[in-house]
Amino acid sequence: MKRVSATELAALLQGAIIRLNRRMRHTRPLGELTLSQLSALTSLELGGALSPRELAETERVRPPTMTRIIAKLENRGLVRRTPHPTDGRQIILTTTEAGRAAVREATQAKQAWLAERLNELNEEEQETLQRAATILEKIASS
Amino acid sequence: MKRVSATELAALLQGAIIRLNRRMRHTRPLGELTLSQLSALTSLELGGALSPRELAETERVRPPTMTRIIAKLENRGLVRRTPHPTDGRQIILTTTEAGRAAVREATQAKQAWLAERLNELNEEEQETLQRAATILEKIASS
DNA sequence: TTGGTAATGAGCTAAGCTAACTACCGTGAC
DNA sequence: GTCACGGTAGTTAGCTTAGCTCATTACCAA
Repeated sequence: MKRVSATELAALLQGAIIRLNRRMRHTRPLGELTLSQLSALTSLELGGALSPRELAETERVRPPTMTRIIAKLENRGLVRRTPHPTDGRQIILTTTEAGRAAVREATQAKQAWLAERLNELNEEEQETLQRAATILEKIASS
Repeated sequence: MKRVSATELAALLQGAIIRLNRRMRHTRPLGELTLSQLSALTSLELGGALSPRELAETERVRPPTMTRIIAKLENRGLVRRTPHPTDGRQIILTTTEAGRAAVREATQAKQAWLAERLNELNEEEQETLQRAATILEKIASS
Protein backbone atom coordinates (compact mmCIF):
# COMPACT_ATOMS: atom_id res chain seq x y z
CA MET A 1 0.00 0.00 0.00
CA LYS A 2 1.41 3.33 -1.05
CA ARG A 3 1.66 5.88 1.75
CA VAL A 4 0.06 9.24 1.17
CA SER A 5 0.55 12.60 2.84
CA ALA A 6 -1.64 13.86 5.65
CA THR A 7 -3.45 16.24 3.34
CA GLU A 8 -4.13 13.52 0.80
CA LEU A 9 -5.28 11.21 3.57
CA ALA A 10 -7.57 13.98 4.80
CA ALA A 11 -9.22 14.13 1.38
CA LEU A 12 -9.62 10.35 1.19
CA LEU A 13 -10.97 10.05 4.69
CA GLN A 14 -13.27 13.04 4.38
CA GLY A 15 -14.83 11.65 1.25
CA ALA A 16 -15.27 8.21 2.74
CA ILE A 17 -16.88 9.56 5.88
CA ILE A 18 -19.23 11.90 4.06
CA ARG A 19 -20.42 9.18 1.75
CA LEU A 20 -20.71 6.52 4.39
CA ASN A 21 -22.64 8.90 6.60
CA ARG A 22 -25.01 9.51 3.70
CA ARG A 23 -25.35 5.81 3.18
CA MET A 24 -26.14 5.21 6.86
CA ARG A 25 -28.82 7.88 6.80
CA HIS A 26 -30.88 5.66 4.52
CA THR A 27 -31.06 2.86 7.05
CA ARG A 28 -33.71 3.03 9.72
CA PRO A 29 -32.58 0.43 12.25
CA LEU A 30 -35.55 1.02 14.47
CA GLY A 31 -38.68 1.92 12.58
CA GLU A 32 -39.15 5.65 12.79
CA LEU A 33 -36.06 6.51 14.76
CA THR A 34 -33.53 8.54 12.79
CA LEU A 35 -29.81 8.06 12.95
CA SER A 36 -29.34 11.14 15.13
CA GLN A 37 -32.05 10.11 17.54
CA LEU A 38 -30.68 6.62 17.89
CA SER A 39 -27.17 7.95 18.35
CA ALA A 40 -28.29 10.26 21.14
CA LEU A 41 -30.33 7.51 22.78
CA THR A 42 -27.35 5.18 22.66
CA SER A 43 -25.01 7.76 24.17
CA LEU A 44 -27.51 8.43 26.93
CA GLU A 45 -27.86 4.76 27.72
CA LEU A 46 -24.08 4.38 27.85
CA GLY A 47 -23.60 7.55 29.88
CA GLY A 48 -26.34 6.78 32.39
CA ALA A 49 -28.01 9.98 33.56
CA LEU A 50 -26.95 13.10 31.68
CA SER A 51 -28.00 16.71 31.36
CA PRO A 52 -28.99 17.96 27.91
CA ARG A 53 -25.76 19.90 27.75
CA GLU A 54 -23.67 16.86 28.57
CA LEU A 55 -25.47 14.80 25.98
CA ALA A 56 -25.06 17.55 23.38
CA GLU A 57 -21.32 17.62 24.07
CA THR A 58 -21.09 13.86 23.84
CA GLU A 59 -22.83 13.94 20.49
CA ARG A 60 -20.97 17.00 19.13
CA VAL A 61 -24.05 19.12 18.59
CA ARG A 62 -25.15 22.41 20.11
CA PRO A 63 -27.64 22.38 22.99
CA PRO A 64 -30.66 23.65 21.02
CA THR A 65 -30.13 20.80 18.57
CA MET A 66 -30.12 18.31 21.39
CA THR A 67 -33.24 19.89 22.86
CA ARG A 68 -35.07 18.98 19.69
CA ILE A 69 -33.72 15.47 19.55
CA ILE A 70 -34.67 14.90 23.17
CA ALA A 71 -38.19 16.18 22.58
CA LYS A 72 -38.64 13.58 19.87
CA LEU A 73 -37.27 10.78 22.00
CA GLU A 74 -39.43 11.83 24.95
CA ASN A 75 -42.51 11.92 22.78
CA ARG A 76 -41.79 8.35 21.89
CA GLY A 77 -41.41 7.38 25.52
CA LEU A 78 -37.77 6.45 25.09
CA VAL A 79 -36.35 9.15 27.37
CA ARG A 80 -37.39 10.53 30.73
CA ARG A 81 -36.82 14.09 31.94
CA THR A 82 -36.59 14.76 35.68
CA PRO A 83 -35.65 17.95 37.54
CA HIS A 84 -32.11 18.12 38.88
CA PRO A 85 -32.09 17.47 42.64
CA THR A 86 -30.16 20.63 43.55
CA ASP A 87 -29.92 22.83 40.48
CA GLY A 88 -33.17 24.39 39.30
CA ARG A 89 -31.67 25.22 35.90
CA GLN A 90 -30.97 21.62 34.99
CA ILE A 91 -32.85 18.53 34.08
CA ILE A 92 -31.66 14.97 34.14
CA LEU A 93 -32.16 12.68 31.19
CA THR A 94 -32.43 8.94 31.55
CA THR A 95 -33.55 6.19 29.22
CA THR A 96 -36.83 4.51 29.92
CA GLU A 97 -37.23 0.78 29.80
CA ALA A 98 -38.53 1.19 26.26
CA GLY A 99 -35.46 3.23 25.42
CA ARG A 100 -33.11 0.63 26.83
CA ALA A 101 -34.90 -2.06 24.87
CA ALA A 102 -34.56 0.05 21.72
CA VAL A 103 -30.82 0.46 22.22
CA ARG A 104 -30.44 -3.24 22.93
CA GLU A 105 -32.36 -4.09 19.82
CA ALA A 106 -30.39 -1.72 17.63
CA THR A 107 -27.06 -2.80 19.10
CA GLN A 108 -27.71 -6.50 18.70
CA ALA A 109 -29.66 -6.45 15.48
CA LYS A 110 -27.96 -9.04 13.36
CA GLN A 111 -29.68 -7.65 10.32
CA ALA A 112 -28.47 -4.12 10.88
CA TRP A 113 -27.06 -2.79 7.67
CA LEU A 114 -23.63 -1.74 8.88
CA ALA A 115 -23.15 -4.87 10.95
CA GLU A 116 -23.88 -6.93 7.89
CA ARG A 117 -21.36 -5.01 5.86
CA LEU A 118 -18.79 -5.51 8.58
CA ASN A 119 -19.55 -9.21 8.72
CA GLU A 120 -18.52 -9.43 5.09
CA LEU A 121 -15.05 -8.18 5.90
CA ASN A 122 -12.15 -10.40 6.89
CA GLU A 123 -10.68 -10.31 10.36
CA GLU A 124 -7.84 -8.00 9.44
CA GLU A 125 -10.20 -5.49 7.94
CA GLN A 126 -12.44 -5.59 10.98
CA GLU A 127 -9.45 -5.07 13.19
CA THR A 128 -8.35 -2.12 11.09
CA LEU A 129 -11.78 -0.55 11.42
CA GLN A 130 -11.85 -1.13 15.15
CA ARG A 131 -8.58 0.67 15.56
CA ALA A 132 -9.73 3.38 13.19
CA ALA A 133 -12.97 3.91 15.10
CA THR A 134 -10.98 4.76 18.20
CA ILE A 135 -8.80 7.22 16.32
CA LEU A 136 -11.76 8.79 14.53
CA GLU A 137 -13.60 9.24 17.81
CA LYS A 138 -10.52 10.97 19.21
CA ILE A 139 -10.43 13.33 16.24
CA ALA A 140 -14.13 14.05 16.60
CA SER A 141 -13.48 15.01 20.21
CA SER A 142 -10.85 17.59 19.33
CA MET B 1 -6.69 -4.36 22.01
CA LYS B 2 -9.75 -6.42 22.78
CA ARG B 3 -11.61 -7.71 19.77
CA VAL B 4 -15.30 -6.91 19.55
CA SER B 5 -18.10 -8.49 17.55
CA ALA B 6 -19.30 -7.10 14.24
CA THR B 7 -22.41 -5.64 15.83
CA GLU B 8 -20.42 -3.94 18.55
CA LEU B 9 -17.97 -2.65 15.98
CA ALA B 10 -20.91 -1.35 13.97
CA ALA B 11 -22.05 0.68 16.99
CA LEU B 12 -18.56 2.06 17.63
CA LEU B 13 -17.94 2.92 14.01
CA GLN B 14 -21.37 4.40 13.47
CA GLY B 15 -20.99 6.72 16.42
CA ALA B 16 -17.52 7.79 15.39
CA ILE B 17 -18.59 8.52 11.84
CA ILE B 18 -21.71 10.44 12.85
CA ARG B 19 -19.79 12.60 15.25
CA LEU B 20 -16.83 13.17 13.00
CA ASN B 21 -19.13 14.09 10.15
CA ARG B 22 -20.78 16.61 12.44
CA ARG B 23 -17.42 17.96 13.42
CA MET B 24 -16.36 18.34 9.80
CA ARG B 25 -19.52 20.27 8.99
CA HIS B 26 -18.28 23.09 11.18
CA THR B 27 -15.17 23.62 9.10
CA ARG B 28 -15.41 25.74 5.98
CA PRO B 29 -12.20 24.98 4.13
CA LEU B 30 -13.07 27.33 1.32
CA GLY B 31 -14.96 30.35 2.45
CA GLU B 32 -18.60 29.85 1.56
CA LEU B 33 -18.40 26.36 0.12
CA THR B 34 -20.19 23.74 2.20
CA LEU B 35 -18.87 20.28 2.83
CA SER B 36 -21.25 18.73 0.30
CA GLN B 37 -20.38 21.26 -2.38
CA LEU B 38 -16.68 20.77 -1.91
CA SER B 39 -17.05 17.02 -1.91
CA ALA B 40 -18.94 17.10 -5.20
CA LEU B 41 -16.46 19.50 -6.73
CA THR B 42 -13.59 17.27 -5.69
CA SER B 43 -15.21 14.17 -7.13
CA LEU B 44 -15.87 15.99 -10.36
CA GLU B 45 -12.28 17.14 -10.60
CA LEU B 46 -11.08 13.60 -9.95
CA GLY B 47 -13.57 12.05 -12.35
CA GLY B 48 -12.94 14.47 -15.16
CA ALA B 49 -16.12 15.13 -17.13
CA LEU B 50 -19.24 13.58 -15.60
CA SER B 51 -22.99 13.73 -16.07
CA PRO B 52 -25.09 14.85 -13.12
CA ARG B 53 -26.25 11.30 -12.69
CA GLU B 54 -22.74 9.94 -12.59
CA LEU B 55 -21.68 12.56 -10.09
CA ALA B 56 -24.72 11.83 -7.95
CA GLU B 57 -23.83 8.16 -7.91
CA THR B 58 -20.25 8.92 -7.03
CA GLU B 59 -21.37 11.04 -4.13
CA ARG B 60 -24.12 8.67 -2.94
CA VAL B 61 -26.95 11.18 -3.33
CA ARG B 62 -30.02 11.20 -5.54
CA PRO B 63 -29.97 13.16 -8.80
CA PRO B 64 -32.24 15.99 -7.67
CA THR B 65 -29.91 16.57 -4.75
CA MET B 66 -26.97 16.77 -7.08
CA THR B 67 -28.86 19.12 -9.38
CA ARG B 68 -29.06 21.57 -6.50
CA ILE B 69 -25.45 21.19 -5.53
CA ILE B 70 -24.38 21.72 -9.13
CA ALA B 71 -26.51 24.85 -9.42
CA LYS B 72 -24.68 26.32 -6.46
CA LEU B 73 -21.28 25.43 -7.84
CA GLU B 74 -22.16 26.79 -11.26
CA ASN B 75 -23.37 30.04 -9.73
CA ARG B 76 -19.99 30.38 -8.15
CA GLY B 77 -18.26 29.75 -11.46
CA LEU B 78 -16.63 26.57 -10.23
CA VAL B 79 -18.43 24.19 -12.59
CA ARG B 80 -19.30 24.35 -16.27
CA ARG B 81 -22.33 22.72 -17.88
CA THR B 82 -22.17 21.81 -21.56
CA PRO B 83 -24.61 19.83 -23.69
CA HIS B 84 -23.73 16.21 -24.33
CA PRO B 85 -22.37 15.80 -27.87
CA THR B 86 -24.78 13.04 -28.87
CA ASP B 87 -27.44 12.70 -26.19
CA GLY B 88 -29.83 15.58 -25.88
CA ARG B 89 -31.00 14.44 -22.46
CA GLN B 90 -27.62 14.79 -20.89
CA ILE B 91 -25.24 17.49 -19.91
CA ILE B 92 -21.57 17.23 -19.17
CA LEU B 93 -20.10 18.73 -16.06
CA THR B 94 -16.53 19.88 -15.86
CA THR B 95 -14.63 21.99 -13.39
CA THR B 96 -13.63 25.46 -14.45
CA GLU B 97 -10.18 26.80 -13.81
CA ALA B 98 -11.57 28.46 -10.69
CA GLY B 99 -13.01 25.12 -9.63
CA ARG B 100 -9.72 23.35 -10.15
CA ALA B 101 -7.94 26.01 -8.16
CA ALA B 102 -10.49 25.62 -5.38
CA VAL B 103 -9.96 21.87 -5.22
CA ARG B 104 -6.19 22.33 -5.25
CA GLU B 105 -6.43 24.84 -2.47
CA ALA B 106 -8.68 22.68 -0.34
CA THR B 107 -6.62 19.57 -0.97
CA GLN B 108 -3.31 21.16 -0.19
CA ALA B 109 -4.38 23.50 2.55
CA LYS B 110 -1.91 22.81 5.30
CA GLN B 111 -4.20 24.54 7.71
CA ALA B 112 -7.19 22.39 6.87
CA TRP B 113 -8.75 21.12 10.03
CA LEU B 114 -8.74 17.42 9.31
CA ALA B 115 -5.26 17.45 7.83
CA GLU B 116 -4.02 19.11 10.98
CA ARG B 117 -5.64 16.49 13.14
CA LEU B 118 -4.08 13.77 11.02
CA ASN B 119 -0.69 15.43 11.28
CA GLU B 120 -0.92 15.03 15.02
CA LEU B 121 -1.19 11.26 14.71
CA ASN B 122 1.76 8.90 14.58
CA GLU B 123 2.65 6.96 11.47
CA GLU B 124 0.92 3.79 12.55
CA GLU B 125 -2.30 5.64 13.22
CA GLN B 126 -2.14 7.37 9.85
CA GLU B 127 -1.55 4.04 8.18
CA THR B 128 -4.52 2.56 10.00
CA LEU B 129 -6.73 5.39 8.83
CA GLN B 130 -5.50 5.09 5.27
CA ARG B 131 -6.42 1.42 5.22
CA ALA B 132 -9.69 2.19 6.92
CA ALA B 133 -10.59 4.89 4.39
CA THR B 134 -10.38 2.31 1.62
CA ILE B 135 -12.59 -0.12 3.51
CA LEU B 136 -15.09 2.56 4.48
CA GLU B 137 -15.33 3.72 0.89
CA LYS B 138 -16.02 0.15 -0.15
CA ILE B 139 -18.81 -0.12 2.40
CA ALA B 140 -20.28 3.20 1.26
CA SER B 141 -20.36 1.82 -2.27
CA SER B 142 -22.39 -1.22 -1.32
C1' DT C 1 -45.25 4.23 -30.96
C1' DT C 2 -43.57 2.50 -26.75
C1' DG C 3 -40.70 1.89 -22.95
C1' DG C 4 -36.86 3.65 -20.84
C1' DT C 5 -33.44 7.28 -19.37
C1' DA C 6 -31.77 12.06 -17.91
C1' DA C 7 -32.44 16.25 -15.63
C1' DT C 8 -35.07 19.31 -13.12
C1' DG C 9 -38.73 21.57 -10.10
C1' DA C 10 -41.63 21.23 -6.12
C1' DG C 11 -42.61 19.86 -1.67
C1' DC C 12 -41.33 17.75 2.29
C1' DT C 13 -38.37 15.97 6.36
C1' DA C 14 -33.99 15.61 8.74
C1' DA C 15 -30.11 17.94 10.69
C1' DG C 16 -27.78 21.57 12.41
C1' DC C 17 -26.46 26.46 13.69
C1' DT C 18 -26.95 31.20 15.97
C1' DA C 19 -29.38 34.70 18.55
C1' DA C 20 -32.34 35.77 22.04
C1' DC C 21 -34.85 34.92 26.09
C1' DT C 22 -36.13 33.09 30.74
C1' DA C 23 -34.85 30.93 34.89
C1' DC C 24 -31.58 29.73 38.13
C1' DC C 25 -27.03 29.59 40.60
C1' DG C 26 -22.78 31.23 43.04
C1' DT C 27 -20.14 34.83 44.78
C1' DG C 28 -18.79 39.08 46.72
C1' DA C 29 -20.14 43.42 48.81
C1' DC C 30 -22.79 45.44 52.17
C1' DG D 1 -28.78 37.69 55.77
C1' DT D 2 -29.78 40.36 51.50
C1' DC D 3 -28.85 41.98 47.05
C1' DA D 4 -26.57 42.79 42.66
C1' DC D 5 -23.95 40.91 39.23
C1' DG D 6 -21.86 37.63 36.26
C1' DG D 7 -22.32 33.17 34.74
C1' DT D 8 -24.82 28.77 33.47
C1' DA D 9 -28.79 25.75 31.70
C1' DG D 10 -32.44 25.03 28.73
C1' DT D 11 -35.55 26.45 25.39
C1' DT D 12 -37.70 29.00 21.40
C1' DA D 13 -37.45 31.06 16.95
C1' DG D 14 -35.49 31.68 12.66
C1' DC D 15 -32.43 30.37 9.38
C1' DT D 16 -29.28 27.30 6.42
C1' DT D 17 -27.64 22.83 5.07
C1' DA D 18 -28.66 18.22 3.56
C1' DG D 19 -31.33 14.97 1.57
C1' DC D 20 -35.45 12.32 -0.19
C1' DT D 21 -39.66 11.31 -3.18
C1' DC D 22 -42.85 12.47 -6.71
C1' DA D 23 -43.98 14.52 -10.88
C1' DT D 24 -42.85 16.57 -15.17
C1' DT D 25 -40.50 17.44 -19.50
C1' DA D 26 -37.32 16.19 -22.94
C1' DC D 27 -34.85 12.87 -25.33
C1' DC D 28 -33.26 8.19 -26.91
C1' DA D 29 -33.46 3.38 -28.81
C1' DA D 30 -35.88 -0.32 -30.61
